[in-house]
Amino acid sequence: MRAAPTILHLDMDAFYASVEQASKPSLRGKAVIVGGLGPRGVVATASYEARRFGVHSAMPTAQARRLCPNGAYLFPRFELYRSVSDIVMGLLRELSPLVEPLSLDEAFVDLEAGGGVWDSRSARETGEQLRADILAATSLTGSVGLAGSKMLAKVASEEAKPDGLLMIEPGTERELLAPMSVRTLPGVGPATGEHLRRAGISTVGELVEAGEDELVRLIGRSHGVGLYQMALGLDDRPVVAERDAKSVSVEDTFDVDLHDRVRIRTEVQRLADRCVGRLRASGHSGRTIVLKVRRYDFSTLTRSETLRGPTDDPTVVREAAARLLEAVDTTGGVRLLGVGVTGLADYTQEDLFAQFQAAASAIGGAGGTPDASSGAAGSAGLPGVGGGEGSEGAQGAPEAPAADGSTGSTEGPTDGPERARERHWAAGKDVRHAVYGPGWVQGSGLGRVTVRFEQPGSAPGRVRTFQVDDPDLEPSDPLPLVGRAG
DNA sequence: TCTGGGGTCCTTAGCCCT
DNA sequence: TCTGAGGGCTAAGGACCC
Repeated sequence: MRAAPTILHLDMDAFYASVEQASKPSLRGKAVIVGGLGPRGVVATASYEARRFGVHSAMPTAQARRLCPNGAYLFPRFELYRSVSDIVMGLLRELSPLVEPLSLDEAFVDLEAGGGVWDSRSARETGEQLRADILAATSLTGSVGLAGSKMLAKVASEEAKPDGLLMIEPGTERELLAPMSVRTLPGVGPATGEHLRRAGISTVGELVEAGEDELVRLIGRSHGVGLYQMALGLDDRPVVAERDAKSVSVEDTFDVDLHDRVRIRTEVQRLADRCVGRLRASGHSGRTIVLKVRRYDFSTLTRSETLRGPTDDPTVVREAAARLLEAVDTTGGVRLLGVGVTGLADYTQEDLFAQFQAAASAIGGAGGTPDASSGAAGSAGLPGVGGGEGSEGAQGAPEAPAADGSTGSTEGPTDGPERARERHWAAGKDVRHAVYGPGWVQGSGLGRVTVRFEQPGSAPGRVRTFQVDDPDLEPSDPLPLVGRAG
């Protein structure tokens, strides 16, 4: 715990929904829900207007539609969110070299490491200036928490939401935390919360009263000790700028449970290829292959296999995943499949083999060619692996037109020629019309697509409907939320 | 009502080795 | 030779986070 509140936590308000509202003026002040739109989709973010209807993140989209039937339901556009996030993270890095991003919309900053903050007053000024800078650069609001530790800074930003700043002065934290729910503390989710509740503990104050020994008895050594420290307001975790990834995985939930074993095998192969694509894009290889299967009844099982050395070879990962699948009973149906790789390294067994070859030829002095490793290096040029990466950022949201009921996750790679000719106009997607200019898809179906013509900073625009194959209508990239002039 | 996707960390258990 | 403790590794599952 520091003497001054120099840890800053930034949390952007309803980030995905706010970005959509900023880029689509007609949605400002309206209920906007961003998430999966298929029959098994869940809400990623709901605007504050939608939250008033009881909609919140992680809620099934079907339930959200019942609570808020007039809301705007949009696919996530991760590339756009990432570009806005880059701007925000850039502003944070101007404050300090020690910035720890937690996600696209959240980060810790160690202001002390930046040198410009030494007491409560300078910390508060820095926080307020940051909020103003973010608003100017993105037109979005974020909430700031300031405290002497990460845990308290996060609690503070949560309390400050939306569009606020809260500082917890050192010495006041015990008093502040005492009446709060145990769920406020990081690491206490639904299961631990319920466990504690049954033991008669529902507030942080009661957690302190229970004492460390009792907590260890209730929830185990590691968790119990950590939670007791948090309840006392003690948290000395440093802000860490760089974190190495520990695993890479991809998974798909299917609109309808899969029963056909051949189809299940095919999906696993596809997922393995996608996983390797990600793995390579991140410059890693991995040693343990993990297959995840969620069955019709939502029970989830994982099977894993550890190789002799790390690999980024799609054939190796595909074969391992296929072997793991053979050990899984899928009768009854499968709703989700996933393939992951853990035990990451930044080299492969083939690299080591190549090094060994090079060393051997150097010792032998026979001028062995570096290409001796080409058998292994061939894995770097396999077709169909790296190529899909461009669209990878947007995956996870099956890009399907609202009307035809298909999803990218189940139909994407099997597009026939006739499907390829059909244009996909996903709700929320940016488009440009030769006559009417930039706009976005409000909906599509029955051979028609409805577009609202407006852009960031403009007044709410008008709606027009076109045939889906209108040659004047083209997909386009998102426009910046704030003009570059600023 | 019916529960995403991408991660991290912890616990438990079995096995092998010293 | 048998037994037990303890560590390292692997596998599986669960809780949690955004």
